[in-house]
Amino acid sequence: MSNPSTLTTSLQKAGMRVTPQRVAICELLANSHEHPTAAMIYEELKPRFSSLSLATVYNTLDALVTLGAVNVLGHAGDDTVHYDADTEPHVNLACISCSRIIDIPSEHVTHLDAEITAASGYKLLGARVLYYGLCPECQKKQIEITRN
Amino acid sequence: MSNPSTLTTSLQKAGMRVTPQRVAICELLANSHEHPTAAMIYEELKPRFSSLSLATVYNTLDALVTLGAVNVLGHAGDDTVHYDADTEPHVNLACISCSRIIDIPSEHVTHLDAEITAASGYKLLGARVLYYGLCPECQKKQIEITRN
DNA sequence: TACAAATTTAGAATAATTATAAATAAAAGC
DNA sequence: GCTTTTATTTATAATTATTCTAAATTTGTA
Ligand SMILES: [Mn+2]
Ligand SMILES: [Mn+2]
Ligand SMILES: [Zn+2]
Ligand SMILES: [Zn+2]
Repeated sequence: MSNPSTLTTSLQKAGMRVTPQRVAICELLANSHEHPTAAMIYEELKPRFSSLSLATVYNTLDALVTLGAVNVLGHAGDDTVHYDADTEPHVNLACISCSRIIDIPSEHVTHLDAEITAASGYKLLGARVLYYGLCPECQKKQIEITRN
Repeated sequence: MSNPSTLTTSLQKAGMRVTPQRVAICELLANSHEHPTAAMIYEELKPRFSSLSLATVYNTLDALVTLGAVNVLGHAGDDTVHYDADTEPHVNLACISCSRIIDIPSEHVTHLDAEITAASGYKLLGARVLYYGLCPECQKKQIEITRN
């Protein structure tokens, strides 16, 4: 639920064309809270772009990540990389059982960027603040399985 | 540079045998600051265990991660997963060009665990606090390349 | 020593991601 | 508008990190 035009304009500024496929990918990323994978984006857009290629999805995601407009969160129990178009500092929380990722607001993370830049001299491109564990529902399932 | 026996005892407590291969993997993880990948561990131990299998390395790492004794940081510019045996709260900082990961101490991250647990009801297993960008050396190289 | 369970190993299989080259679309020049 | 150039998309093949499998080995127990 960030701004779609933030993503498309960052592509534009980088000298890339704003094609219908790229716009669709950016909109989906910006309007989603589910931290989607390339495959999820592909499946969601297939109905609208019948000839869409997975390569296009991967290429667009790579471009957005390189530009710092999208963060790469990595795996979440599955073996596929999840992306986050919300680059405002926050904590991501993944359930390694159902592979869902939710957002947790936190005052503490807002300070990290400046702190890290000052301490390291690195040029920061992105943040990956992802805690992982078991969501309440999956905890129940685990207990039920253990009972048998 | 955490305690090797923390890792081996956590395997033991889980009812797993403490084999020479597992001890070696735990020691390497605990004594390293370089956030190694499975392949790096395998290569380092090959001289000592000539018949070591990559599967053993992956299995041991998976066990340690499931037990919460090791954190999975994910990719760092390469396409291989990096691990961190230091589960004390801290910021990891990766250079996506040379794929090295360093540690940054931070008071702020120490609060996150409690905050997240309280806010979510999740059972936390691990933390993945990894910022990524370009280290000072790789920034120089980038500029040199851009000049040509 | 003998037995059972766990582990390691080598190699095959899987599947996410990347590379390639042809087809298409967009921009630029005239 | 037409032609030329350049960027992008697409379909498909290739790559490769990781997982699976089944046989061999080790370990713990008695
Ligand atoms: Mn998020
Ligand atoms: Mn670390
Ligand atoms: Zn869950
Ligand atoms: Zn570097």
